[in-house]
Amino acid sequence: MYPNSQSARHPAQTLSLNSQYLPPAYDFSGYHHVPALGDASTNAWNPIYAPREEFAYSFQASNPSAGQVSFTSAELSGPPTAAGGGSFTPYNFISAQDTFSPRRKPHESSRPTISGGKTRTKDKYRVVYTDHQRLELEKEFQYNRYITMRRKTELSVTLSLSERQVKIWFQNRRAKERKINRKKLQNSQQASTTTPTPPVLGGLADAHITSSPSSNILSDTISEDF
DNA sequence: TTGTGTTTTACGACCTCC
DNA sequence: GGAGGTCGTAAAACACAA
Repeated sequence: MYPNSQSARHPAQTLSLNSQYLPPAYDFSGYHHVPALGDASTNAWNPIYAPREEFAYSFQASNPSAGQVSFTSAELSGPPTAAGGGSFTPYNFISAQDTFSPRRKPHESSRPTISGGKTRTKDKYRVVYTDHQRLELEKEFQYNRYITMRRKTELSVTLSLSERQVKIWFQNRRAKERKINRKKLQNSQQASTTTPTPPVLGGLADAHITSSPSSNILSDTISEDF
């Protein structure tokens, strides 16, 4: 929708966060990934996205030759042990092709009807994305919280998803991030109220947190890991 | 095994922007 | 008016304790 630039509407983008943003150690905690078997070495990072190698940050391909990519997780590692943010526990996420058989498989049986009067346009209520699909989406998310139309089209093709699915995945992903940030903020506020520390909130970029809905994007994005 | 809590897709309602 | 944003929610998929 923004053929010229993606910055038309989102402050997070107008502030050039993409170039400054250091991705938080992103978790795949929900994926419950079972180590891939076999050909992980051949699919480390999907070479389709050559430009991704120009990321301002890295995904810490800890062992690219082995097809392992190390994501770090603030969530998995628990609360930071120090004000400096603590050490993250690396999470070895092994990328996979579609042949990879994750623990969580898309169910085969269709559930065409939804109870409660709700209507679903799909034959299935929802599908489960493969680890490969999620990995690539996550990579793109780390690169840019807001996907461009072009990238959306590219991803939809390469991941065999519809553009709508890609769009909604990003919406859900941002929602997840906001949720995490709220949790972090709550924790930090609780900690600040229970300890005799000065009212100045440290750790998270609380200064960026405002009650304005229009600033959520900005605050969420910035406060993620500062 | 089962109950429960969490995460992941998907959608509708509503809003903003062009 | 259309596209895409957030927010809230439904329900499947999943993890895990009892």
